[in-house]
Amino acid sequence: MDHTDQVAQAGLVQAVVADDHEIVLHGLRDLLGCAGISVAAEVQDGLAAIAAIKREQPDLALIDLQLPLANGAEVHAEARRWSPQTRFVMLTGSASPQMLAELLGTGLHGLFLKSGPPSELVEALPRILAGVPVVGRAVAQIVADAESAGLTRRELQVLQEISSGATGLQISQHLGISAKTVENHRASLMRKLQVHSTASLIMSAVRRGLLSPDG
Amino acid sequence: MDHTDQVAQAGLVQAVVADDHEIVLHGLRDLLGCAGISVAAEVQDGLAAIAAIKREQPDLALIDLQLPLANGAEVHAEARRWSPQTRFVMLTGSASPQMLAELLGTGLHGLFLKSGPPSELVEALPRILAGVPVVGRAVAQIVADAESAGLTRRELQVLQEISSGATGLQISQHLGISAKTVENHRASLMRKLQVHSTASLIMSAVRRGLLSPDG
DNA sequence: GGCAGAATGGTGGATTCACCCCATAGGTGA
DNA sequence: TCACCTATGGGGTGAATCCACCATTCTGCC
Repeated sequence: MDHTDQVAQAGLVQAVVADDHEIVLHGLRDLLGCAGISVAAEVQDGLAAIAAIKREQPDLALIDLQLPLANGAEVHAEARRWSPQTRFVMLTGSASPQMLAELLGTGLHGLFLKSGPPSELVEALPRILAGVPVVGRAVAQIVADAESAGLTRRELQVLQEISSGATGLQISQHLGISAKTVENHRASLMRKLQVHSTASLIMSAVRRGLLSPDG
Repeated sequence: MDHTDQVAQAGLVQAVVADDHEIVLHGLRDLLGCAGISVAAEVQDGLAAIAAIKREQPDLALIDLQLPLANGAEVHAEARRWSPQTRFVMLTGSASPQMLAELLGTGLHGLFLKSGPPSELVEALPRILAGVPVVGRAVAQIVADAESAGLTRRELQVLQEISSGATGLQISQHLGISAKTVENHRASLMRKLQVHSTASLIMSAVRRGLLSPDG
């Protein structure tokens, strides 16, 4: 009998919730209440989240990716070392597919978009508490779309650099490669996204969610 | 003694809340509860919102801008004709400054960003119910920023053309002006948005809502 | 082992962009 | 009237881009 079964028997699943928007915090508490989960702590920044998880040793940590002081990924990386039995579920408003793909590789137990239906999270919680990682439908869709474009890691890096306003030469210095290689990656991006100008490249990438308009 | 004073005396301020995300809906109900306002109806699409407001004749309507079937602006325009005493407060996740500016011209009683602190809305509610229009700090900031960018009609046209992938020569043909004039408009855009490359120009414009990613 | 693709690097050339200077005409408001 | 801004047009220069071809190295996969 593992830890999850024990708490299920006790009828008391404890959670720590972290989000910088009070309104979401209240909504999540409500949501967890419906799922029979009590909230041990509500915090509004990353450092407080780490402290709360370390202190409460909760069964579940529901963490917004965009947090002040320390973001959700940092909270996860740090707090899991102090509370290894905690299931970590990340929420995010909008993130790039790179970011989502990276998060999926960090051993999270759940990853959901805030814009998705709350029922998705509620329904997934039992499985998550049982130790089965669950990825939200929208998240899976975004990652799949990005992969369907078929961009490589290097191409996505170059795309990011271009969007920040760097020239081919500057990008080559940042990435430690030849300016010509950057040009080749740029050409690949243009071919794969079927565009013929930098402006169209950026617009297309934003539309496909390959670039996030907000930072 | 006006209508607002009457309901305040009765101690019963009724509200209709419209948002397509359940989680926000619950949060808003909680928030209104704290302000002593009871929720007469919760709806998740624009048409239901119009019907609910027409039926309930509430003192307050709290409406998300992004709603299925009919958006918040349409709900406001239609429902105010059937319930003229209702104070309309619009919430929006993120909108372009143009959109915000337009909304401000439609006679709303309140306009707030969801990302802002909930306390801002709570504190503004008494004034709004008293008939004083209140604009959220973040909204005012965005509109001010956009106006400070100060783009002219022609510059916005050129910006649109650039984002569609047209070259300077092509734009000049579309607009019936010289290629050199297009270059000058482009230079003005760069100067006003404080960028030095096409990629940054597009990203900055999307961030400021001057270009819509879904066009 | 062989093969596809990623990542690297190259030549060369045509086009476009970014930025500097300049000017004229029309409207708007102090 | 005068100052200011918009919109229009231009010259010239150097950097950056777009594109078409090419080659090497390394990795993952059947």
